[in-house]
Amino acid sequence: MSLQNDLTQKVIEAVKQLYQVELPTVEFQPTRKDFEGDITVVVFPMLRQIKGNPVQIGTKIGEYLVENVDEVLKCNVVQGFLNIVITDSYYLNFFNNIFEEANFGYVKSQSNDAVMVEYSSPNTNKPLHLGHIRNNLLGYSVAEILKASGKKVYKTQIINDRGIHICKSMLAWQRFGEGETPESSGLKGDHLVGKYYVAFDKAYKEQIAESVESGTPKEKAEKEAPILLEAQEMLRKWEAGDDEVVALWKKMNGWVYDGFDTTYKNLGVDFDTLYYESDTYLLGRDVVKDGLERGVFFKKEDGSVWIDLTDEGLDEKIVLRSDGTAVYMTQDIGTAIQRVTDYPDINGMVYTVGNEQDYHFKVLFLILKKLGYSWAEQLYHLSYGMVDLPSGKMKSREGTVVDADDLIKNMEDTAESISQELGKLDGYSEEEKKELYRTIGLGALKYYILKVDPKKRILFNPEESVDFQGNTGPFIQYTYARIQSILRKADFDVSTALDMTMDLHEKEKELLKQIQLFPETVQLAAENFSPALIANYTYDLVKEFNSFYQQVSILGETDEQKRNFRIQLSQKVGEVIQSAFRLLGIDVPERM
RNA sequence: GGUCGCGUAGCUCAGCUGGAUAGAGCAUCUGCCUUCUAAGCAGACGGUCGAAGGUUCGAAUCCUUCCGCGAUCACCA
Repeated sequence: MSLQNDLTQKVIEAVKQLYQVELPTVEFQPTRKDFEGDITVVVFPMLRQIKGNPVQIGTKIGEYLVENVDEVLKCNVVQGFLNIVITDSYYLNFFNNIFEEANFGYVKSQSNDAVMVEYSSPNTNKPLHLGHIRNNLLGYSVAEILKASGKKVYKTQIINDRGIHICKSMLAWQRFGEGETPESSGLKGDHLVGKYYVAFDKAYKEQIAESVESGTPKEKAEKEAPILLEAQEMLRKWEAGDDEVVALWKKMNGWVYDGFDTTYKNLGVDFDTLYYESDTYLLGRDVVKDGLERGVFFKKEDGSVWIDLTDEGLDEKIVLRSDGTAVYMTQDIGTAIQRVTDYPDINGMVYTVGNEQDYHFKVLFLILKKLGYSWAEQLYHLSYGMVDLPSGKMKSREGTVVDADDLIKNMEDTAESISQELGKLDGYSEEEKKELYRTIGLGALKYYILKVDPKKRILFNPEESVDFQGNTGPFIQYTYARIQSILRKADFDVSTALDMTMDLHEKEKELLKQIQLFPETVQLAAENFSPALIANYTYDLVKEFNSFYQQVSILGETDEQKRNFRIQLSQKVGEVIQSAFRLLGIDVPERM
């Protein structure tokens, strides 16, 4: 039982004895640094039930606690705040209990329900960019956090491999490519395909300009550019299963997948299962037809099918075209149902998709609820803000994107130059160094993105790039490396039993308090789908450790009991850093 | 125009299920490396928490209105 629960009971007991009043709850908060104490009871809310002076009430409760609760050493009251000092032995006991625990803070999977987390979900006509990085990091991290909180998780993505956009790349490649392949060009497959997507756009714009020149209205020129018509024709052929088109489509998509795999590997994200839009785009129509019979949807005169959400404050939304074909929404309905069919233990899904689709997901979830699926109550749109550049929005067609591969490379290079400047890597092989630069560079990038609230827009300035000092990934990694250095040097037996009567240094106590918060932080992060909570927690822990490291000697401590305890404490802090960073998908280095 | 989100120090962000004098980092300035890694520590400077009302013993936090920024409101995905 946690200390807070324990104290809650005791405070309720105290008030009952002293005032004959049964409190429903007790409000706690951590004691502010400028006052003496470890945990604080806020007395004010009690005034609704107990009449009197808050200072007096607080004092009396405090006296009761000191007398009746072993863990309470002493109390003081400031205004309406009852500050409680907890005994050192309580913290030592806590540490003793968790020291051997392997995955402290993680909860072993206990429920049969699974959650499917979707993220990435790119188009196959261009390489991944910074926006995808945010998406991938968020989705991956939330999946890891959910796992750590005791849920079973399937990671997935839906690959948008179909549609006019891929036909554009295909057409441009046919037209201008002269048989170029990733092998012949040395280009990563996704970049090669992206190159032709841009080439298409260029040709398309030229044709429009030409035709406008000769007097065609702009709108007409845009619709009737020959190259666009050809792309549309190609899509029709694809849908009809034309052998040649399908073969080309398979070839070029294959290039893209190889490229994506490399990027995912570099980013350190993975998937348990994949869905392809070419397989799912026909799904959902039967569900809509069924829902139409049950009156969930209605049909308009032209044959199109809609849902009326005006009661929910939304509009009418189309779910089936008049020609009976599926729209985006239809697909998503079908895909969701398909997933539950494929993985019957799913009871909940998380969709990691940008906030420009807030409305879409609101509608999707409502439709699924109206269709009566029990799991529809457990759907969450992990919505995040766009990543913008100082020059404005990223547009891949115009080449104003921060390419994912370039950015990762960039971060590694920065890590390399900083490391070389500091020159602490004597004895590391070239390979080890390279690995380390990767760890640090990626750590900086991932932390930079994950520490901010997903809802907020990120303005990314490539010129200023990402910090390596202060509240950053490398700062935390550095602390971890320092701890490992201590552990390497402590080559004697530190496994002596803890002396429970030891006096704790203030910094040791603060560290223990911070460690104690880890499990609840993981739970909170899972409930809120928020990697930022993990990042901020880790930062606080690390700051606390560095302060401790600076003020007290660890290996130099002459009292063997204390020295060993400090080494064990450092080890545990290292473990928690590693566990926390694993939830963010960030590696920790042994040296740096 | 309707709907949703955001607005906290010069910059980047915490805090937002109401609690004590609003916290960090960067930048600027001051100290600390013959002692466990200075990617560090200690400190200084810096705030009408977008504005105005309201609820409350108490509001950055909840409610209302307004302002600014963004997104969205397709038989596109």
